[in-house]
Amino acid sequence: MAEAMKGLKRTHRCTEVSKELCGTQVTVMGWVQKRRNLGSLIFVDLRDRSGLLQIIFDEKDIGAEGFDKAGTLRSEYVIAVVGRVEMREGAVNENLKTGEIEIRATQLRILSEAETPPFPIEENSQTKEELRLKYRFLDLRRPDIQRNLMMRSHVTTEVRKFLTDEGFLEIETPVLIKSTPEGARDYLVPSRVHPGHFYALPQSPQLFKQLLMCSGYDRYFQIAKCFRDEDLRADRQPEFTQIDMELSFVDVDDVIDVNERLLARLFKNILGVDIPLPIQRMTWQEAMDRFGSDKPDLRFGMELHNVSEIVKNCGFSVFTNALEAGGSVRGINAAGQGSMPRKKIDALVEFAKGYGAKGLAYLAINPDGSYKSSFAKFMTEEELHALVEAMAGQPGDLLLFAADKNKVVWDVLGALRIEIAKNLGLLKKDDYKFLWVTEFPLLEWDEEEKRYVAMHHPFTMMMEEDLDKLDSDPGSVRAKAYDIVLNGTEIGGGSVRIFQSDIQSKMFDMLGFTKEKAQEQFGFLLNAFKYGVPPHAGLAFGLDRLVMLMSGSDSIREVIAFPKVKDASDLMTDAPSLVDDRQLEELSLACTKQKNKKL
RNA sequence: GGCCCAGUGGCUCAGUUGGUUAGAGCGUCGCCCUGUCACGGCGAAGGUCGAGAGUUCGAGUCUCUUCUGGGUCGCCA
Repeated sequence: MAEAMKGLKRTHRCTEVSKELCGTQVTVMGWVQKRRNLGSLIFVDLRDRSGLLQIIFDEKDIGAEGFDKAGTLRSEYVIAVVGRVEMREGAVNENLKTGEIEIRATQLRILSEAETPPFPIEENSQTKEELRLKYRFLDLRRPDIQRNLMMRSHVTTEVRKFLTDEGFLEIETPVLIKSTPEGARDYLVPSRVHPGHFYALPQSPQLFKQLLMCSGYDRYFQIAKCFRDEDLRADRQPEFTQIDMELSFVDVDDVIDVNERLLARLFKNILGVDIPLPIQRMTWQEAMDRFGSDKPDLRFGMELHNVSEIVKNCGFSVFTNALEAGGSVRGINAAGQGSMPRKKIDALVEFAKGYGAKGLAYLAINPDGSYKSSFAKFMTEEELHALVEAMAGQPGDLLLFAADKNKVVWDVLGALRIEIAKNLGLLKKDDYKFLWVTEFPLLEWDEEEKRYVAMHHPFTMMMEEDLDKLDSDPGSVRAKAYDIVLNGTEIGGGSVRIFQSDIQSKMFDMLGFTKEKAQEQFGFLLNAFKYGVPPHAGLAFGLDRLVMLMSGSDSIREVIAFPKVKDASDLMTDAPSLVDDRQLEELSLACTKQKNKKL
């Protein structure tokens, strides 16, 4: 029977009780983690978000009635205990922060009974995620998730302190906004008052923060919920949180400076890790050439080598055909992996095919210096030697080559290098390697739509020195865009924005917007630009990804209280769900009711 | 939309070339136990093997379909 808390006030969280309090009376409240009943002595581990504390129930102290009550305690009961803090008579538990002490109970109240939970409430849960997410309210009791969410709170607190100190203002922007079909799919919200009209949920506060700059707010930030109706991944949820900011009268270096100091502060104050500043920078071109990725993992080497020149006249048609088609031949050296069994190499070939490669050429250098290769018979000894030399191949190494269009070669080798490093255990979670990737291409050719699309977004400023190439060679124009990368994960990105109306119009032009369409979709921004706009730039961090990496989690679901699963549904609430016909009617939506997905 | 992995008591798993009544550990329940902390001892309950169809004398095991969850490619301005 549940009892009231009346008259009792919690004096400490479990691990706030220390041996300095010995002899004093405390009142603690929490969940029963574990009960050990020895007959006429009962031990209970009491849990709250601070940790565990042992309670001892002895009839001498608590009386017969209280002792009987203690005998009914089960896991996850919520109890209040009044008792004396004592040093333990028995052995010290070195695994507990409170392992030297215990509470000798003089009063017990059962505030709530509990059914046996469907899975153990414990650290490093082995339970299937499906079940954990269905009972997320229980999963959230587990210490590792609690630590993650506490760290997340700590991060946002530090962010607010730091940015406030730096003169930023926290300003909220709307969640019901105008849909802009460029980019990711919008979540749409029907309007009751305007039949057939829809709001969109923001993919980011982009336009509003630019308008705030127009309005003179100078330095803005927001811990902003963002929504994208795209497929999920381990590091992607349909709703996620950005640390979003925008600054006026700044250029690339100013944004980078304040943000790397922010990162250094977060890692110092929260993890005790020193990040040497300034953080390394690399252009997009260099990142692609050296790592085959615009978010290189710098915790290990295995860089790409372009061997197109070496093999351009060789007899291996796979190589030469790729070059004639305008592509390249590049390789990575998996040092020391020359004895990799054929089966594993085949697995790597299959892996490469998943990234669009038609195949993967390999050359293993035997310890005696001889070669074992998938393409040796197509090349002369001299050609092979030259290739190995270009790859800095040593006896015992494994060389892997991809030949295709540049994009495919980069994708394949970039992914392969991570895969091999993963297999070799080269990726240490507490090794933090930051990198700024700069000078992204402004535009990207979209094969399907047969037009250029913005790589970042249509408000990104191009580098001044490339302005004249905008007409002649749009694909080569570099943007004043930058990403911050940590251990191969993009944790943030931003750009200097266009603030001149003529350049913005030109940009819309490039992207295939008619004047009317640009006006219809972004008229308010173009309009604002007419009335005096400061040069401005900004950046947004993915808070979930940042905390995921800081906490050593494998998925952002581990740092989000109530995440969604792969098909964007919520296993606990069963959202999304069907709604009443009446609701649909009110919204002027047709009732195309489908069979309930759960039936 | 494609590819890959997993699904067996509450939880985590084992289950041989298809072959009697599907096992284990933990948990749960009952009794005993004064220094436990992975408490211990004795005993007990608990299973449509994700679902459906097929092959077979016989299916947890083989085939097909499907559901659920995970990873990934496409997608994510």
